[in-house]
Order: sequence, then C-alpha cells, then structure tokens
Amino acid sequence: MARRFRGESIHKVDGKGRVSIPAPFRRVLEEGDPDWTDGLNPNLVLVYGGKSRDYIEGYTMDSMDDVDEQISALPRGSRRRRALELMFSGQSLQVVVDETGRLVLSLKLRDKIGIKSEAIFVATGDTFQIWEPSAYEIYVETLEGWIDGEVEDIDPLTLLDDTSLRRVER
Amino acid sequence: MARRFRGESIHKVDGKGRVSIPAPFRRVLEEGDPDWTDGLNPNLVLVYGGKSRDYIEGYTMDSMDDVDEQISALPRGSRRRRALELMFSGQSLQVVVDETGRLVLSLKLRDKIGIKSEAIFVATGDTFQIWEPSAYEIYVETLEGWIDGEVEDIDPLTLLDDTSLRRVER
DNA sequence: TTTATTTCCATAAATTCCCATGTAATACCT
DNA sequence: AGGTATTACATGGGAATTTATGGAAATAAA
Repeated sequence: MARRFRGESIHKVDGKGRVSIPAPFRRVLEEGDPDWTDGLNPNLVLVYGGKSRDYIEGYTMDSMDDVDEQISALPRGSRRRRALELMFSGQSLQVVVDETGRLVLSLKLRDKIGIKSEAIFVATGDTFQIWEPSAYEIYVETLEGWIDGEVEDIDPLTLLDDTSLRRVER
Repeated sequence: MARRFRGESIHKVDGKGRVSIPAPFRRVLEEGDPDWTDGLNPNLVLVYGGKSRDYIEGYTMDSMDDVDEQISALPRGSRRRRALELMFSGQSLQVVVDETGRLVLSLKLRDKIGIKSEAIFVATGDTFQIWEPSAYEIYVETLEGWIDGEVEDIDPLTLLDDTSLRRVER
C-alpha cells in the first residue's frame, strides 16, 4: 500500500494565490510521482469539479492514474463515464510543486471555494482536500454532530463496528 | 496475533517536544512495521482526533493498515466513511522514531492533551495511549469507580462475562 | 502597456541532526 | 559469586537544515 496523506494544517495564501503545501504531503506526492527523482519537484493533479463541492481535491500522479484507469473501464459514451470524464479530466489540472514547496491557486479556483487569505489542507487517505478554513470548520462540526447522534460510545472507532450504531447508514 | 503493547511509564517532554518511547514499546513498533529491519527506526502513526479525547493514540503501521483497509471498504462519500477519514487520516500523522528512541510531539499536539513537561505512555493492547499524567490519573480513578459500582465481584476478570454486570452496557 | 504569471532572492521560526552524559541493565571473566 | 566491561536507555544542548512566507525583478499574456 502506498504511503498515505495524514494530518491537517493551515497555510497563508498570498495575493498571487501562492500557498505552501504541508511538507509531509510533499513527501507523499514525491513517492506518488513516477517521474520524480531527488532534486526534482513532484507533479500532482487538482480536481476542482463538482458544482456544490466546497473544496479542491489533490491527487498524486499514481492515484490519478488509478482513477483514469477505472474510468476507461466503463462503456464508452455511457452517461456515467462522461460525467466522470468531465470531473476528472475536464475540471482538473496538473500542476508542479515549485522550488519553495508551494503551488499557485488561480483566482478562479480560490473563488470557487471562497478562499481569501488562508487555506487548510486536510488528508483523506490517498488524496487530500483544500478548504477555506471556516467552511471546513463548519463541515467538521456537522460531521461531529452526526457522530454524537449515531454512536453510543465516546470512541469513534466503534464506527467501524456495525453493532454500535443506532441506525446503519449505507 | 501480533505482539502487544504492555505496561505504562512516565517520560520527560523537553522544550522541543521530544519524548522517549518506552523501550518495550519500541520492540512492538519494530515488529509492526513491514518496512523495518534491524538497524532502522520504526514508523508509527499517532491519532490525535476526537474533540473531547484527552489522549493521543499510537498505532503500529500494521494495525493502522487494518484500520485504513476497513475504512476503504466503506462506500466513498458516505458519512460514516467521511467521519472515519476525518479522524484517522485528517487528525493523525505518521512519524519515525528517532535515533535515540524518541518522537516529537508538536506544540499543537501537546496543547491538545495538556502536556507540559511529562507524558505517560499506557499500553492498550494493539495500540498505546499518551496522556498528561494527572489527567490519566483522574481517568483511572473514574474507571475504577465504575468497576466498583458495576461488578459484583472483586475480580475484574469477571468483566469478560456479561452475566456479572448489574446492568449490561453495550 | 496594463495585468497576470513565473523566477529568483531573502529571512525568521520550526524541525532535524549530531554529539554528550549519567545511569541502569546485561554480559563476561576469573 | 564478585567484580568489571559493555551495551542499552533516557535525557539534554547546540549546530545545521528545512519550512513557511514575503517581496522584487523578469516574462508572458491580454
């Protein structure tokens, strides 16, 4: 199993849209880019599609390859395939981490998710997400509220176990 | 079944957040890291999520892989999965034991659980916990109080058996 | 020729690396 | 068994790097 993104951290976004990628995330991006070698800067793919999504999703080159492959396995021209292609091919872009560990979020991208002067990077396993911090906070509180209502125990680990849920969510 | 953590011990935390991992725990971490070989330093994952949790949980790489796998088995985007991703990917980090057997707890982590100059490491089977010592003491007293009230016997082993509880807790 | 995008340089703070010491635990020798 | 050498542990200090971030100059685009 490839190394996974872990952790979350807040970074400043300057007037030009430059923002540092958390250093631990860079290590994962390097490992996940087949073209990367020591001294170079890794590539990654940002997916900004999804009208109502309020975050940008970051993929390593390797995991984006996986997604592309799964899409190609679907019947050509099917609605499902075209929708996925729109999202992952059309509404995405490949970027390179710059010399100082940053990437640039264009004004268009920043506006889409409401970023002004800060962004929070959040690991979600084999991808990461970029949020406007206060929007993320609201999202977290919502989720935590759901957990409190759903789980009979203090420990969210019990979420892995069906028997501890009041209702089973699919 | 893999080797388990056992015991508890207190260690100093210096100004940089460095703290020694109990040597016996290091042996377990080594065995639980597929990449580890003699001479290397093992990786581990610290989970610091959970708003009201007042400890940090340490996982071997192997047991964290188990958790990640279970999470990946859930439907993408389901609330259950997102809640678990938040906890185990977003609010966790992978670290390496250093040459002298220590790890670094960042200020953010120390603040979350109130650690100042000491930390207690407590084995809990296939994971371990890191507490601020006095908070841990209080927790232990609470638990012992519960045992006294709940169990009809002096031997806590009876807790393994449902019939010995005055009320059955799930 | 104004606006936007890269490059290049600069710096403070945080993090890692390297070395050192006292003490406890273990191995070794006679 | 007694004493000594050796290794493992826990902990501390300072130097060297890495990070995160800002600004100016050079390029490209509209």
